Amino acid sequence: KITYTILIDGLCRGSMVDLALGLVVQMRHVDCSLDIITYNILVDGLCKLGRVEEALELADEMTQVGCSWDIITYNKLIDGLCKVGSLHSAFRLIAEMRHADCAPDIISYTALINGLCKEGRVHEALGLVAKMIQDGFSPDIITYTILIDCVFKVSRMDQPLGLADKMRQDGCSPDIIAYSTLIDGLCKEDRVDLALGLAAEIRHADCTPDIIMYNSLINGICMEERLIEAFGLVAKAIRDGCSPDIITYTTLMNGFCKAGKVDEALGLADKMIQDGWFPDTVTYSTLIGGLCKVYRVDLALRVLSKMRHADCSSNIVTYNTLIDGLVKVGRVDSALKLVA
RNA sequence: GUUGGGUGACUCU
Repeated sequence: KITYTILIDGLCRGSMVDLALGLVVQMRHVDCSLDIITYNILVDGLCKLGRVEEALELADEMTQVGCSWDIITYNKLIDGLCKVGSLHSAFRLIAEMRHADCAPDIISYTALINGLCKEGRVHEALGLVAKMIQDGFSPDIITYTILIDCVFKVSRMDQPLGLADKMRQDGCSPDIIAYSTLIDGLCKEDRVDLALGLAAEIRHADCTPDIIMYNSLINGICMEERLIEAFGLVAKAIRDGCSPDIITYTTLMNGFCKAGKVDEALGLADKMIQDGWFPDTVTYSTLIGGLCKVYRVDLALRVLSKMRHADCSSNIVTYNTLIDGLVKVGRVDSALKLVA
């Protein structure tokens, strides 16, 4: 049973939930019943893919077979519901927990606080933090990071730096995620140099920089069109043991595109492929946008078909970008063809 | 053996 569970967990982590569900069928054939851990893993896997309805069905099945939900089941469903925007149902589950003798813990609260924050409902989020404290749970580094991220995204002021100080006073020393959140927020407020200063500080704070932190800095510096410095940061990241990833490449391409230097962006796309990366939907859309920006819509259309040949799916943004570009050069007919 | 936080593309801001 544990072997199956470990396999199922591995499949779920690799977003292969359907294969995992196949294993469940197999388990049933060999008369191996699912236990709560297996159920929780499957619920988690489904939620991660946004398939919350199916997760809820599975959770119902649990109840039917006499396997009652534990706090992990509840927390996972609460988080999953929040992530698809069903905060109402998530709050209902919290209420249900109290009746089911399974009191919400810091993870339950934090999942909801995150949900509220992601919808921009800062005041309600802060209210829930207060409630959580009343309930005996002090905000931890994760709670603080969520709030810092949220306050940056909503108000774009100095408040997040104050929150960071408060976090330290509370005995939470910032980790790499907290630092990156601050760094990203500062970059998006056009305070890249302050962000760079903070990044220099993390070595003294016992944190190991990662590629996400560098990607934020690279994006910030690209948005200021400091492209040479952006490459300096890539070199620095590599020296720090952080390998550039698909987001690093796309961020740099976007920097070139925004600066109207789409040929350099296309060159980077080639380099990226040479380095063994597959451009994804965002990468292709970035290039299409860059081409449209300089009115090279025919090449943009060719990138779209290239994307299809590479088995890379397009999405609404890809189309919006192209349609916008086509309309701007007066090719409304081609734009309409895309819609049809 | 299972649960909460940070990075890239369009439009608006």
